[in-house]
Amino acid sequence: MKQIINDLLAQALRELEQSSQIPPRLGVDIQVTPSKDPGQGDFASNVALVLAKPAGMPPRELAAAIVGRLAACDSIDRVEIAGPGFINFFVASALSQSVINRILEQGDRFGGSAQGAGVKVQVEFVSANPTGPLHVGHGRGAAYGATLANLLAFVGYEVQKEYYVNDAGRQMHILGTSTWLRYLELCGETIDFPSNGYQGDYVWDIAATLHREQGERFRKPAAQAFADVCADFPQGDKERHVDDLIANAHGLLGEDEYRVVFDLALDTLVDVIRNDLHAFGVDFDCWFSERSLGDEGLIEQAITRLQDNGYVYEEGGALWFRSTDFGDEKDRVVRRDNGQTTYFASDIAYHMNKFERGFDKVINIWGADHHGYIPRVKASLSALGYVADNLEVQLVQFANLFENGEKIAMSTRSGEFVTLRQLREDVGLDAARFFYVMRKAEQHMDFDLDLAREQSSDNPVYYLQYAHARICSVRRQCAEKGIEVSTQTANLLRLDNEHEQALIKQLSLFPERVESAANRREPHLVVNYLRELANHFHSWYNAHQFIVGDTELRDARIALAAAVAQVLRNGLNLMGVSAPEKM
RNA sequence: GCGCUCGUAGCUCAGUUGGAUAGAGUGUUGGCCUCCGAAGCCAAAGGUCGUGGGUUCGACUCCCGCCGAGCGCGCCA
Repeated sequence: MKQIINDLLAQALRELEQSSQIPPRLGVDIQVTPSKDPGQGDFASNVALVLAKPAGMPPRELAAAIVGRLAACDSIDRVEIAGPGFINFFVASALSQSVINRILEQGDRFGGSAQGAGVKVQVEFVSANPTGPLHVGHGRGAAYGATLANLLAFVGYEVQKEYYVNDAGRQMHILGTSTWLRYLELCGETIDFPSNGYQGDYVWDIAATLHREQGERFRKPAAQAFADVCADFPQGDKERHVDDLIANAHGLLGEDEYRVVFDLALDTLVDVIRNDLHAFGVDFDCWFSERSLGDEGLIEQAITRLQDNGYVYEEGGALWFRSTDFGDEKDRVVRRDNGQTTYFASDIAYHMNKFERGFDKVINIWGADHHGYIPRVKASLSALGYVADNLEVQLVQFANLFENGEKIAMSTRSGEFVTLRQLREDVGLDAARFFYVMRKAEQHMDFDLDLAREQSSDNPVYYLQYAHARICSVRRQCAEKGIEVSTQTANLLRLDNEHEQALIKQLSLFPERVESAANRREPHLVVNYLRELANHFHSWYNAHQFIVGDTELRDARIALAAAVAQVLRNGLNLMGVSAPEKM
């Protein structure tokens, strides 16, 4: 429809140019937008305002000239000039009502498109360190990423969802050593647990599994484990304290034995995370191991490639990547003077690998605290010869958690946090998923746990679900009363009151709103849309009876309601929220 | 100090990329079930869009300064 109006306007402008009423080649994008006020028609264009100055005519006069040249069209009932010079278009009702049949025919495909056909996109999200269960802070990225992936798939992209498992770093060694120390305690050793170790109960669970399955195979005297270890906080340095403990664990157990403990902790937590996410309605296509990058020589390969391209130099015994050549604020170390490659080097290799796997577009969803990291990763891609813009980083702001009116800090280390699982069990999957994607991802968000728990019935998700349930209820009523409903005999032209007009228009907007949400990576636009749709529906429901004696009208209204239900389902489905038939 | 993300109704947030009288939810105050589900509807009240300039037919939106909030600036991951 937009396109039709656009063409009409373009044609009128060409005619004006030819008759020299306006100067040639003003070359402006014609904008056609849906109107918000029904009094302003269905669509409006501001061409006359934009062209007024270059054409040297007052906007309203120009608008009149354009309207005078508009070709007749069955789709348009009438055209009006309003305000400072807007041109408002009123769409013929027969045409707008045809959307109902289109929705009922297309079913769960309505709103989708083939915009992204043939384009491979990877969405990487969550990727939390497997050092503990996911907490509510991870929920936002999980819900956002999953919804974005659904949206992209819906508009035709070939989407792969990936979780990057940080299984190689120091944090993991702290976890492995924490597990081993708890295990020693279970063996009967007396231990002063490091303040910087992982103190959550889940570490006890893993240690217990180890003890149950392996007996005392890994037992060493506590005195040896703590031999020559730097003092812990507050007397000493808590960071060195754990590092020394890690070194002792390695030395006492030997590499192979240490690995058994380490891998048990790792595998257990990855399983926990995978299960938590699955229960949250989020499933990944690929779990990519950081450790595999080194094992398969990809890190060395990436560094060599940077070297070959001339972006690497040595200084102070370390190897540096000249990221400042690509706008980064300083150069970055890729190999330390002790010979170890940095986390950044792994990330370079990881991103290189993503593009080697053939993705046209790579979307990373990161917590806002990682924003400073973007320039160097993009720099590395440019240096490797890729198009840096094909990597897109979407930042998700933290949710501030409030409980009892106070902001609560969460720490995986101390074990003090609310898990994603607890949240879901408290408020339910639908409310939790909806809550997270309700707001724009870059917006700082306050998450009131008490409100979420105790007044979860206030969650706006129920407003949408209720609309759906009401429609299903009407259909049940018809069945109980033995009323046959047929969309074939419906006369959609009877849907002529203002509520119905508004509702039909809202339905017709769904595909473009979905596309816009996908292209802008803003799932909350779908939420806003669905709320508007539900609002129009509830107003209509309160103002009119559906089950009336006039079969032509009854069938038309029920067809419209069925179309609303279909769009609600399609929208909720994108967010991983159910559309119940009863509540 | 530099950089990123922000600042809109009492509270939580939208605002279709520069358009018409800045909108929802929640809270407050009224009204609506003899009727398909009141988890709903209708109405009222509530605003210097942080602030001061600039750009233009037109600014919540774009540019600059200032104030305030969160985050980031390591041979950590």
